[in-house]
Amino acid sequence: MSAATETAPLRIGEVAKRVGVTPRTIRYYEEIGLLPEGGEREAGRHRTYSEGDVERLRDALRLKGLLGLSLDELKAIMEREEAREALRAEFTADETSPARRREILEQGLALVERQLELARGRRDEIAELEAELADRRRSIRRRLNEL
Amino acid sequence: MSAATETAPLRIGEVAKRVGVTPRTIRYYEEIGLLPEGGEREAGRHRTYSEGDVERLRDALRLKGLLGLSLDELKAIMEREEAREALRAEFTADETSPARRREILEQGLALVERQLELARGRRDEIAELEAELADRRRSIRRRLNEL
DNA sequence: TTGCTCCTCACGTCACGTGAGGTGGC
DNA sequence: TTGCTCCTCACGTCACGTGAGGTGGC
Repeated sequence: MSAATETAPLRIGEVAKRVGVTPRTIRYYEEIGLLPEGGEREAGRHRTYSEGDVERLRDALRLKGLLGLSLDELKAIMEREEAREALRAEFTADETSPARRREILEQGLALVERQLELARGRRDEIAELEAELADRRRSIRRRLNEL
Repeated sequence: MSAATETAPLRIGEVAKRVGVTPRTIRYYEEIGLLPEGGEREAGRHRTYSEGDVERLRDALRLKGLLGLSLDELKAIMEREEAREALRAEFTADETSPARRREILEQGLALVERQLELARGRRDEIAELEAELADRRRSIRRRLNEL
């Protein structure tokens, strides 16, 4: 991605291992447009990935797994993240006005807040499940003590 | 189930609506043995369910959704829950010895504790995700203030 | 009797898994 | 050159969705 963090390119198997899926999953995500095609790759040639790609994929898989998102929902979030990434370049450009900078930051803020809402909702549901399970446990323990 | 809580039997569409799935899902669960077949039903006849069935299904779907279980994993848990249900009958029988009662309760305790472990693990993961999102939010807010 | 819901196939879909047969790079 | 990983089809599977055509019960 950025020239400063340039590292050796990774192959699909290594990426898959690092994020905990199979190569097939990564190819499928590319197929449905969830992951970019990496641009210039002649037919039959190996796909290559950066460390940044690994991190983005890991984050995406975590959102999917923890929040129970479909690939379509995940795709929507990823697209907004990518748009935000593009805006970062504009943000750092010298000629960008403070008003525009504020706008960019506020869009990023809205994105993060939507994700936070989803995470909180999920955590609340799990906390409720946990409370009910804890109740069951207490009830069983009480009956054990009464024996 | 128990004669004391006997209520009007429900049809599959009503059950589906109450637990938030389609009738097809319920039929599929029956097909793969996740739900009991209800016993005596002549070919082409309507399936019927009790309020207890609804509650058990709702609990199962919640475990599946919140903990991210496959139907195979869910089936394993359901089977243990059913076994526990059977033991409840033995538990309340007068001739059951205290030692046996203790055994039954301890099995129930183990089951609940396994589920609690799963729930806690999930909640920890979500809490971590939330913390990272909160960090991102704080960073964006700081930059907004610096404008 | 009229609607509405139910029934059983059975094919479609989503998100991959799993080979089959072949090519690429340390 | 030898392995190992990669490639592209392409069919299989899991967990249902979605009709098609027909029967059941308030």
